[in-house]
Amino acid sequence: MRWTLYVDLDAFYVSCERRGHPELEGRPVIVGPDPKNGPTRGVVLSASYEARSTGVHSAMPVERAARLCPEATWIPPDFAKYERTSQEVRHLLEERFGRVLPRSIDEFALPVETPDAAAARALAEEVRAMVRSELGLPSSVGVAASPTVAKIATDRAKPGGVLVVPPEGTVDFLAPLPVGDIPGVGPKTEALLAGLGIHRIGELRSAPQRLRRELGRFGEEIYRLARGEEPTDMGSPEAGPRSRSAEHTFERDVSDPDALREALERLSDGLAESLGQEELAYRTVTVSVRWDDFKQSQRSRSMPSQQEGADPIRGLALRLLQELLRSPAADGGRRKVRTISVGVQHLAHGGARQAKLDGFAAPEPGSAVK
DNA sequence: TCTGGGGTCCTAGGACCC
DNA sequence: TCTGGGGTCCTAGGACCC
Repeated sequence: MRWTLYVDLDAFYVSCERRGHPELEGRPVIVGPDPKNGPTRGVVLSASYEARSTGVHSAMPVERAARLCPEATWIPPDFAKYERTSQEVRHLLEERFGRVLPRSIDEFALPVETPDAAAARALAEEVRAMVRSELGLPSSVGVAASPTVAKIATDRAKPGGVLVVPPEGTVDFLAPLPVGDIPGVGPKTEALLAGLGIHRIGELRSAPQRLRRELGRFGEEIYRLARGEEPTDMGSPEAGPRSRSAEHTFERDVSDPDALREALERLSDGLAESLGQEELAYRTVTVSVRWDDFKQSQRSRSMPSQQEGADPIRGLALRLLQELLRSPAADGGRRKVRTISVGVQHLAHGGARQAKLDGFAAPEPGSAVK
């Protein structure tokens, strides 16, 4: 029988920081910019379960978290450390299980074959024990026939648990859960469904036509999920990254075009640098701004061939920013910018060499097309 | 006192081609 | 001259996830 073990590392960033620091064990710990170091627009990146018990959760503004949990130990984030640790987990799981599908920095789906639910549970317990003893990281594991149901099970197994949903129990397991427990159903979709009188997953089963009309393909998918008809395959892994981006939120909203240009140039250079390290070429550049009312505008432009280095990003990004600032959305320069970002899409590996291997027209850099 | 930074996927209209 | 579909690419925006 085919199963998915869905492994989720508990309070991942906090757990990374606790490794080698036993004094942090059992204490409230928050990873994020400490508001005691000055006013900041930062948010909580990860909170230990001790901190969560006071109401703190990730994405909460840090000022509020500090008031809710004054005794917390604050640790500034170290993303390179978390990325390295995630790779350690991946390699450990690959050694034991072969195929591992990373779903995010702290989640991994393992396709396995076992004769029955009891054997699947034993495997899940083995994973938890192994990740704990080898790497010092706590985790939770959900087990089901399909990856989506396994993920939902994992959320209910947290922290530090295992939950097995056998195929014949899938529909009854899902039915009483709120629709918001479905991955991909956020506040907007939840509100839309509430408007249809649908609050629990089981209620999705009675409304296939309305779901199709209101939510399109996604509506069909959650209808089938509610009926326990989720496909068991996990799609094609390893397609490579689709985009890279860098953004900056100003401490105070700005409208000065020079300040925006300066920030955009800095972001472009940083982005180009990391693309260079990954040996990624790009063909499309996107600039986006989040205005002071949190609404967003963006402009993007594709180039006729793959590009590398900072100059094409800088040049195009500054032009796109110009267009944004002249667009009606900018309100004649009166609307202030909260966040500015630059991104690239249509990525290719190996840079210029790969662009030629692809067989597309690869004109010399600078040759004008269009 | 709101709300970071890095991503993915979907939709929809228009251009353009057959 | 008018009227069609189908397919793909480009661009803008939106929802969602960790």
